[in-house]
Amino acid sequence: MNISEQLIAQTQQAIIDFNGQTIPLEAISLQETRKEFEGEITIVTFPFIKFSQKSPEETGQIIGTYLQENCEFVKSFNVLKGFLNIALQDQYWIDVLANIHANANFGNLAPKQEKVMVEYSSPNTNKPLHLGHVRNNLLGYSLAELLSSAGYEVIKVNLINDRGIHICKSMLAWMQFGNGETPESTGLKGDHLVGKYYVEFDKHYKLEIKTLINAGLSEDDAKKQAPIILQAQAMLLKWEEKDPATIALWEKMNAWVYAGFEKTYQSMGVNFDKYYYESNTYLLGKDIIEQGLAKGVFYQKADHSVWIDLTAEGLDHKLVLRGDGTSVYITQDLGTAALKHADFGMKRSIYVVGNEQDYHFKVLLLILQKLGFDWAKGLYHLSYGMVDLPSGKMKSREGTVVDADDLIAEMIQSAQAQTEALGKINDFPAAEKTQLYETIGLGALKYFLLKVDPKKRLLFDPSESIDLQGNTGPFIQYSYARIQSILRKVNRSIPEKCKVTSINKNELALILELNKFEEQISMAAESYSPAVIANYVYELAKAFNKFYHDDPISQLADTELQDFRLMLCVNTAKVIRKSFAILGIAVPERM
RNA sequence: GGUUCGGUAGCUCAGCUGGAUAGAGCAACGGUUUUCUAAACCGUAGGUCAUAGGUUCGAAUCCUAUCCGGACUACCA
Repeated sequence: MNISEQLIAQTQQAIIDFNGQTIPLEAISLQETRKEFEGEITIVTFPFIKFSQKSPEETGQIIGTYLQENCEFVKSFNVLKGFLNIALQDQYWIDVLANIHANANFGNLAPKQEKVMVEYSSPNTNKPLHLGHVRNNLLGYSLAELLSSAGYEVIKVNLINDRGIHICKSMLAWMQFGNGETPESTGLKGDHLVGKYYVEFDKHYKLEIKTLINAGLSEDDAKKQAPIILQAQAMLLKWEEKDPATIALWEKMNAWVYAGFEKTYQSMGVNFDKYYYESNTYLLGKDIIEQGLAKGVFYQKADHSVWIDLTAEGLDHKLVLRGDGTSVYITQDLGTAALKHADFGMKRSIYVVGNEQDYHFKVLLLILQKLGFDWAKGLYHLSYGMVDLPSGKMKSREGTVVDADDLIAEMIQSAQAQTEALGKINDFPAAEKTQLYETIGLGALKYFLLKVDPKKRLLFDPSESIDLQGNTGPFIQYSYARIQSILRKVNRSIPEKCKVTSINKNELALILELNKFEEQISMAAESYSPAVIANYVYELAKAFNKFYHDDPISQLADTELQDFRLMLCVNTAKVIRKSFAILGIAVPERM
């Protein structure tokens, strides 16, 4: 029985002893005591008054007195306006720390014997990654780490959209205007080179539309009849017919893009266990349509197109297969979902995809459930908000994006500028300096994007640089580096058990934070929100800095006290490192 | 129009399985270093938690309505 269960049981017993009334256990809940009051655990007594037949204050007194007499851990209590605040014995908290210290696996919850798939990134291969993709990638990677810490077996999957009209646009523009440019000849990263021609296509397309409109066509007709879009469509047909020249060009340009993506993935520190390619999966799903028709989940119109009626669910009728038998987006997604499940047999599968696709995923998940797949209820769309600029939405076609590679480079640069200005690491070897700038720059960027609730849309102002002070990645990294500095200075191991018998307020506050870690992991995993961990570790770092500021450590003469404080340091560092690993952020030994 | 997600300090956000005087960071102002890293710490100022009702001993949190903003509402992916 842990301390919470004990306190709850004894609270119930207190009133039974008092007047024979039994408070239902679920009515008794514990919460953290607010920082301005004495104590660590608070019991709200309002729900008990109908059982105790006493005022909230008196009820608190009765329970508090009982707890102090009957629970060996309770040091003292106070009652304020119906809130019973309980302070536990110092020894209890010292033992809590010792247990955390002894647990090398702290922050890794017991294995749940359950497989979860996280699909994220899922880029198109016609352009480089931008800030929106960065949010997706960091969120997906971090979610995978989080679930893994929470005890799940996680499979990270990237479904690459490597085919379709958008790739043909880049291919066509490169053929027409590229003069044989290659990444080697231009020095451009492959994905940037291909993206350049995607923009180029759009420029020409817009011009042609304008010309046609001037010639008297409607805008819609102009968009459909512009020669360059017709050429792109023709190219897509050729691709589908597996025309050798088209396939060769497609393979060449995709290879450029993959090489580019690989670099960006590496600098972001994300990775995958399995890649799926839409060029392999885009024909899937038709068998599922057949099944659905047989089951009566779908219906067919006179033109042979296949639909599903979702009006009962408050949605609309939705097309799932065209009249000519070709797929739409959702057809292949149905097929791919089944394929992924067949490959891995996971119980849960999470799609990390922006909220612009909320409707699509709602429909997809509904259809799979209606089809009766037992794994369908384990599917979840982790929908995150778009990253917008002050000028509005980012559009690759129009080149109004914050490029991922540029942004990362800028972050590293400003980390360098800031570090040099502070001048604390002038004695570092050059390689270590470079490493540190990267750690700090990326730390700032990743923390900036991950600390916000995924659901919220994010406004990014490129003219305002991301902070390096306050509630930021570098602040937490700095706290970690401070600890390492102390440990280097003291340079000795500490015993398993500490001999101190009392603790001060800062020490207690720090232990309380450390003690919350695993619960925070559970909560974060349940809500699929790395932001919970980001905000938690910030609170921890703040508590540490306060402690560090007020309480000496390395220059202490009292070795027993020093042991205890070192233990606090070591475990704070442990939890910061683990939290940041969940966020995909590195921690520096010095900064 | 419908569906859906948001609206908390000048700005960026936390708090939302109902609990005490609504918290941080940035920006502003003031202070702390012969003592372990000042990317830190402490303080001042800043709020009708969009609005109006409701439920409750108690509402930023739950319910209803309204207003504002985003996304979606394609035989595109």
